[in-house]
Amino acid sequence: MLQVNFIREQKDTIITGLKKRGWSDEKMSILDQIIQADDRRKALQTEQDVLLSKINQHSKSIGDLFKSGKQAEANVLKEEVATFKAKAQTLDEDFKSTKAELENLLFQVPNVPNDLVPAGTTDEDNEVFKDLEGELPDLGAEAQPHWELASKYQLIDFAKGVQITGAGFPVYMGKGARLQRALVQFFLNEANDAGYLELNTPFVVNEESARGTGQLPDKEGQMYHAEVDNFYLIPTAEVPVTNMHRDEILAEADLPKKYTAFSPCFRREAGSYGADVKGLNRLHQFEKVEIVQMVHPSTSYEVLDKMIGHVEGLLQKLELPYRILRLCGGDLGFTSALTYDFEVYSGAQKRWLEVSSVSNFETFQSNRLKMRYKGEDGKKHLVHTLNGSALALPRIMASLLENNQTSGGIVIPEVLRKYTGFDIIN
RNA sequence: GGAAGAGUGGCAGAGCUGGUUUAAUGCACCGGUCUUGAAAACCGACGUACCUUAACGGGUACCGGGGGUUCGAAUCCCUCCUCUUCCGCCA
Repeated sequence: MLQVNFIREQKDTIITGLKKRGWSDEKMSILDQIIQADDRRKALQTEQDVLLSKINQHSKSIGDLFKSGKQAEANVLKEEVATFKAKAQTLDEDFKSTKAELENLLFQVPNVPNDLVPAGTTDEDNEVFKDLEGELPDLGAEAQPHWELASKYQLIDFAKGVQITGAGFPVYMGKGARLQRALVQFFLNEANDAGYLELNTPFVVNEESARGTGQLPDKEGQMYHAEVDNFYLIPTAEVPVTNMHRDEILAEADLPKKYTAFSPCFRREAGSYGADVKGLNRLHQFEKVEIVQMVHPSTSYEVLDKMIGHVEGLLQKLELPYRILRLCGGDLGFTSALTYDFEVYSGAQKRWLEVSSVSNFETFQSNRLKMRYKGEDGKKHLVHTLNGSALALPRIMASLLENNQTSGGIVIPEVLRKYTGFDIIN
């Protein structure tokens, strides 16, 4: 959520940024609507405060008058207060509805893209920030896609998952399950070594947390909702981790906060179909190690680079073919100011699969979360938040299985062997 | 799930038979005096959000969340949440 004052002061900057997201001039009028709503809010509050102040003064006088036995005078004031109160009541209703209207408008405005974000409307317009080094792997005509390999070596049973729950909930087994566990261990250890504090959070959150990171209200239908308790299954560990410091004022010396967390992720993925959901390509439940940072605003882009370096290191160690994209305005997430996507090449499917998304949200999340720090100037400022997948498991699995298949079996990358306890799947 | 008790400012802790509470007091933190320096002592400042003001300042709200009673609520009532203790159930 953008700050109203920011909209007031930097409207031109915001308009330039939103144009990159494909916003029409017509749509920009929402910015003026916000300012107008905020003006009304201020006027109503001023009026309301004056009235409440009068009521407070009268109440004090009434108390004094009763003590000195001047009941008649007190009763006159009481009647006057009654009229004030009636007025205050209607003012309060106006005030509340204006505030709700303002918030509703603010929820509709996405984050302002960073200058580096290329213009564009679809994923076709994303900029290849770092291309694959070397040739695309050629696995030959015999190469099998991961779902065939998974079945051949009994690593994943999609049908059993359907029986137990439904499509998109696979059962991993044997070396498939162990490989997945090994990857989680590897990712967490790497994050720990990079200075991230490991957290093990709830996988179910309350409504306030879902709202805090922006899943609500815009992505309501994408989350599984446990209605009896009004809890949401997390779509990513970003939600519980980022909410760690909701409504807090941190000391400047406490920054940066660096967290890593493993979690299952639950996504309804309504509307997905076809090749996108084949095999492990898109699931309703998958596992992921996430990295999250809350940092001083002056350092956030430097930190973003470091996070990119961390994710890149993981892919290099796993010896997977990858490239890095810088998302264009049209493909950029609602809350993000700058996002880099990591894709690994799936040698048998002959397509790129997104395995990580690393973003700087600047103050967009922290404003809604009221996550601040006290600066050396003694004033409070919003922190910048960033997060990234490091990494999401299924597509890494898919890519590993496909790219590492040989006539003798699937070769486990060197770096994982101490975690798996085996070096080949055959 | 049942019963009882409790939730107050960074922490501790009064107030809780409704009206000098603009929330006492202590500790911590910050600034100052003193000191070669530190400690101690003393003095001062010391919550959050919003409105208003050129500024100084003024105002409103907030004592777990929400609602109610009243001229007036930290204080009374309702409700929800959390914690503690006991009982029940249980990995």
